Amino acid sequence: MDFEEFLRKKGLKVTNQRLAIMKVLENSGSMLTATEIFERVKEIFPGVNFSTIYRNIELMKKKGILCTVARGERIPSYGLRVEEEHHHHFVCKGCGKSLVIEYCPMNFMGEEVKKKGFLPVEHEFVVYGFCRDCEGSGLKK
Amino acid sequence: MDFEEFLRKKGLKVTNQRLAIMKVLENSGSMLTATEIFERVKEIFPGVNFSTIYRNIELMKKKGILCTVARGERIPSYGLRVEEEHHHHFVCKGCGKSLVIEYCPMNFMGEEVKKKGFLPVEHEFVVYGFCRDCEGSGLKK
DNA sequence: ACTTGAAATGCAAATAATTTGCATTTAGGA
DNA sequence: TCCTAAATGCAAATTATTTGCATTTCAAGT
Repeated sequence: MDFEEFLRKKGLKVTNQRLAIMKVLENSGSMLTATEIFERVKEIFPGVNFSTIYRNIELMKKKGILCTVARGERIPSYGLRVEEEHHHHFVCKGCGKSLVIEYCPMNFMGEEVKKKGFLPVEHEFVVYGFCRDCEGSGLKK
Repeated sequence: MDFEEFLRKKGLKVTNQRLAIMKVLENSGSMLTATEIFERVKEIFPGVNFSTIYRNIELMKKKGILCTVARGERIPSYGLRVEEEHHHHFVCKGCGKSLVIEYCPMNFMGEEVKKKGFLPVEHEFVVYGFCRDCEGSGLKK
């Protein structure tokens, strides 16, 4: 993907720090915490400051460039939003990699939504488990 | 619900602090952050310490007494697990109340799970929006 | 009721995560 | 090239979370 063009299209200035964040997330293929992103960005761009990371994570999330996964884990993780379309994630507890889930539960909930009188605005669906590579190996705890 | 009996059944000692946590969550009907829980527990049990709250949240989560909701919000919120059965939540962006969702997407994902070779262990599904009471009122931003 | 060990708590202090104000720099349009 | 809003770095303030240890309390078995 052409990150520069992508940023411009979203109305964000192209900076090395932003490119580094996206590169880090792309290479990782996993969801990373803010701290993990910071550490890896520092390797390719030593001068970065943590506040830049935080500010950009928020911004890029708002622009739909990043997606979030959080949970009992307390600290949320972020990933590059690879697909244009709405989607959800498998997250591997072994290697941390995430796969796209195409199934979206909201498409099948009309009835219950109506019954409860609830107006859905956004939703989150994440499945944690083990990917093909990790399932066999001793990675399960 | 009889909290005392409930704690015993889970193999946890009955303490005022724990009862207070459960009472607070029951009265609220919403998902609360650790800090919110702490503040409200302090009102009915002034002596509590924050570390007691944290330790109990972890423990009660592990025992299935509490459920978690998290997200871009960074800080997770906890709620009393009212239903015995597995379930998910609607969370109202207006008043914070949460309703039980009966629909569970995992029941309908067999095919995609198989195709991707993923072994699901746990999952999270949360729908954010507005409940019947908040939908009309000016609470939407 | 009394004893006892394990579990739970409070306290204080350490650590980690997140946010903010402000001065400076920089991207990108005019 | 010039200019302005946006982005950054820095440092310091907040806020959240964890931990070790001494003390207290629960509840099981007398």
